[in-house]
Amino acid sequence: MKIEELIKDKNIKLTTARIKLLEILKEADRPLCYEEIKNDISMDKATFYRNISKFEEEGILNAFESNDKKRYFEVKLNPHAHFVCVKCNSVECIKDIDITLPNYEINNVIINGKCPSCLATV
Amino acid sequence: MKIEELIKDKNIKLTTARIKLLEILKEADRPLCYEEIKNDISMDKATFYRNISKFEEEGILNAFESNDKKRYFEVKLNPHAHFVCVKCNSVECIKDIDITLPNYEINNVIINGKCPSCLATV
DNA sequence: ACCTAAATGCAACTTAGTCGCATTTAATAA
DNA sequence: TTATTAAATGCGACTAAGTTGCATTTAGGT
Repeated sequence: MKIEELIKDKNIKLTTARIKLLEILKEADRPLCYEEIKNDISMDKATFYRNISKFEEEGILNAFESNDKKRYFEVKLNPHAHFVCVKCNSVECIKDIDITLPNYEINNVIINGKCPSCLATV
Repeated sequence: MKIEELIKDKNIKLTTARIKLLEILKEADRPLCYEEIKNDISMDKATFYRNISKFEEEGILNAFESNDKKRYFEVKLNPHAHFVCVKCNSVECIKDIDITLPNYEINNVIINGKCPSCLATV
C-alpha cells in the first residue's frame, strides 16, 4: 500500500509534509503521539495538527487518548482494538476482539485496564 | 450507596471537598469533565485534579478522554462501556456490551465512532 | 484539646492544541 | 512551460488542561 493510495480520491493535496507524516504513521507498528513524531518531521506544530485533523475528517486515520493524557494516531489499514494500561500507560494493539453495535458506526475500540505484566508485578 | 461507603477502607480522608466532588459525580448519569464540574465546586483546580488522581488510584473512579480532548470522570458503580461520537463528541453509556480479555484486567471500554443521530444527518 | 500527616489554596509553570495572517506550494488551466 | 489560485504552510500569539512547590489548614487519632 503506497501513500498515494491512502490519499487517492480524498479532497486533499499531496504535500511533502503529508507524505512524510503518513509514512511515519504507516511504518509504525503501534499508534504514535505528537511527542514521538515531532523530532522526525520538519513541519510546524500547527501544520501537524491541521494535517491530523484533515486525515481524521477524510477517514485516513484514527485518533484516541491514552492514559498519559496524550493523543495517539494510527493509520486505518487493518482496524483493531487497543488496550491502554492505566498503570504503565503502554498502548497495545488487540486484534482478536470483535464488537458490533447496531445503528452505530464503530471506528475504534479502546480498552482501559491493567496489562498482564503490570498485573504480575504487584 | 452513600459517599462514605465509597471511601470506606481506602487510604483517604473524608474532606468536604471530596464529598462534594463524589456527590456530583455519583448523581450524574454520564461521565463529566472538569469544565462541567468546576462551577459547582469551590475547590481549587489543583485540588480537583489531585483528588481525581487519588480516586483513580484507589479504584473509586474511571477516567477517559473523549474526542473533544477533555478528560471525563465517572464513579465506578455499575461498570459499563462508553460510546464517544467522533462527530458530535457526545458521550453515551453502553450497558449491553461484554468484553473479556484473558490475563488482562479491564476497567473501562471506550468505543469511538459515529452515533445513530449523526449517521442519520449526513 | 492536641498533634501530625494529609489535604488544600495559591501562584507559577509546562505543554497540547488552536487561530489569524502573511507567504508558499500543489494542482489545474492556458 | 508558465500563469493562476485555492489550499497548505510557518510563525507567533494565544487558550486551556493539567502539574508542581510551598505555606497554611484540616481531619482524625491520642
